[in-house]
Amino acid sequence: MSHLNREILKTATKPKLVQPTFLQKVELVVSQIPAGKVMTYGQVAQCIGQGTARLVGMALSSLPKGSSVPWHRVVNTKGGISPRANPQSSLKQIQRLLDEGIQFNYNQELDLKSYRFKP
DNA sequence: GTTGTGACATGCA
DNA sequence: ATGCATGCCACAA
Repeated sequence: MSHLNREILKTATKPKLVQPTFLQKVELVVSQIPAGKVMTYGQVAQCIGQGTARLVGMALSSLPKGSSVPWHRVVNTKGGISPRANPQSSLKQIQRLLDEGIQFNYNQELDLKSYRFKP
C-alpha cells in the first residue's frame, strides 16, 4: 500500500471524535430543570463533572438570543441574579422566574432551600 | 502555541 | 454579618 493510500485510510477510518462542547453539556443539564425550580452555576458545573461555576455563566452568556434553553433557571449560590453586562437580561430573568411562581425576598434573592432542583 | 476574558464560589479579615 | 481578593478554565482571537 502506498504512503498516500495509508494517509487517506487514516483519515477515512478514524472518524473525528466530536466530543460535546462544554456549552452543549451545559445546555443539556439546564434543559432538565423544571419550571419553578432553579440550579446554581456551581451545581450545573458539578453535575457536568467539568468546568466551574464561572464557566457555566460564560457558556450561558453565549447562548443565541432565541434559545429554548431555560437559562433563567440558573442563579448564583446566594439565590440571587448575578449582575451582567446587559441589565436587561437580569430583569428578563427575574420576570420569567416570577412568572413561574418563584418568589424573591427583600434582598432580591430566592430561597434555594425550597427552589433548588436536585437531579 | 499563548493570552485575555468573564451570567461564579470561597475564604479570610 | 458583609465586602474583597483570589482561584477557576473553556473558548475565541
